[in-house]
Amino acid sequence: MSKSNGTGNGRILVVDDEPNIADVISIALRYNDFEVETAADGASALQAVAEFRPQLIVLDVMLPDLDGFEVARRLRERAEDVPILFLTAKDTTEDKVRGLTLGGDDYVTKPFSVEELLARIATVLRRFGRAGGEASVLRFADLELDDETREVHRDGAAIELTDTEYRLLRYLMSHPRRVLTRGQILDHVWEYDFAGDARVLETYVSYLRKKLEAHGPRLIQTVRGVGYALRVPSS
Amino acid sequence: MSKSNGTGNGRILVVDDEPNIADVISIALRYNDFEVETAADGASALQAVAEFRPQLIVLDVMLPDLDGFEVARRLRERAEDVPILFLTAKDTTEDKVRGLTLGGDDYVTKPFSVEELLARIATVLRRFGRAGGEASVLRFADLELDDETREVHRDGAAIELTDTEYRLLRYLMSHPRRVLTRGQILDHVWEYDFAGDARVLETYVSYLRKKLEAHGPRLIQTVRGVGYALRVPSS
DNA sequence: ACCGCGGCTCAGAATCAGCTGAGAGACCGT
DNA sequence: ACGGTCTCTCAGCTGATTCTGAGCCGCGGT
Repeated sequence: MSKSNGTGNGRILVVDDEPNIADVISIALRYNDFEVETAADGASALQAVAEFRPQLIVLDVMLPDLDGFEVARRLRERAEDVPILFLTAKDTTEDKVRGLTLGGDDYVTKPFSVEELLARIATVLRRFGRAGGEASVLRFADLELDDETREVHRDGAAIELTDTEYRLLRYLMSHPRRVLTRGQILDHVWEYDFAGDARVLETYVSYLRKKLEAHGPRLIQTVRGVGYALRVPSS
Repeated sequence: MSKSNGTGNGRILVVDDEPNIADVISIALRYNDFEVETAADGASALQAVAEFRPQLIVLDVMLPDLDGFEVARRLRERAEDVPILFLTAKDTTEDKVRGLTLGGDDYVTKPFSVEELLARIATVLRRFGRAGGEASVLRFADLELDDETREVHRDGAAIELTDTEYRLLRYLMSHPRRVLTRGQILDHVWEYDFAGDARVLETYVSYLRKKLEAHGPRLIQTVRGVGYALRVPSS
């Protein structure tokens, strides 16, 4: 999941005309062992698909030349069946977005959180049986989190989580035992433009603990002055 | 980590306009076998990156010309993906700094302790798989300290340490057998502007000993009139 | 063996980080 | 529009951590 040795997890093309966003995404993806290329408009996206042959495209629907849907249409015309994860503004009309999920494609609304993006990418890749589509279940101790069904179990018992709780737990579970700083957690679990009070994190840790500890000992350990870590209590 | 044999550990560019700070950092880094260059403002930093090709940049966000974030932005624009460790004042609003940990970049707030800085540098380099990114585990006798999980074990047993205890032990373990003077220890483990009673050190040595000696013989030896050393008791 | 300095340890004060409950406001589906 | 759910803010509380101080101990030199 994190060892970087050349070839990596798969090739992903990121298409967005806002450099900041394209950066955030490529950095996060590279860090997760994908090979990444970027394009800033529809025309170069089409060209990059031909040359780079990505296994997935992250495609902003809002581009300076062609819009994302048009890019997708032209790809399909050429019988390119590479899956697409669309990035849409929150106010994109529903009917434009609907239909995307029919083809196995999917979409994420801006602003998104990195965890959400990664989870969606994994889902799409899995659906298409491509490289990078690893097993959908994360496990730690007696905890189990299934990305496909979004179900969480502890010690056999189902646990209902809200969206944010789920993303937080998923991030922790994808880095078991490692101490994650508040900054890292906020960056990955909250939307990339979140600028509020960093103390939300504590609130959500508290929520998660309450739900998880109904079925066993504390697994989310606080590391004072640093952050949190998933650990089986040593004593 | 400390043997000096010419080539060194990697190249680091230190950018800070306060000469004292830049000095403290460069000296510490050189002592740890890094090749170091310094720059005092954003413009010369950008130039130094091009010429010196550092593997990491320690970058104060408060610079006389461009601020650190701007320097970073321009580097990314040029597709320079050298990792950056930002130095920020304590009152820098969190949200300006966040987003950094996405790219594997990180930040340390002033005033920091040298040990903390070194630990962060090691983490970032490890994350980028560059030279200097050694294993995250320090070992001495039956002691084991893992920087990534922040776990300390002696003879298999987990040991809970507070922040200061951890930094102190880490410093001792990164210079095994060597006698470290009180001055050196205070300079490395406490924040560089620490002005309190130097006897805190004794208190913390005492705390550490108590925790470590629950699982084996004394490893932190007193060298009267000088300081302390990590040694396996000869007798 | 004794003395004095340096070091050790303990107890307590002050500070600080993190936990949690309550509640406002946004958002969703009906 | 309504009720429920979710997210985020706020503030008081609690317990941990850091540092100080004082008294005791013991090493090492004479």
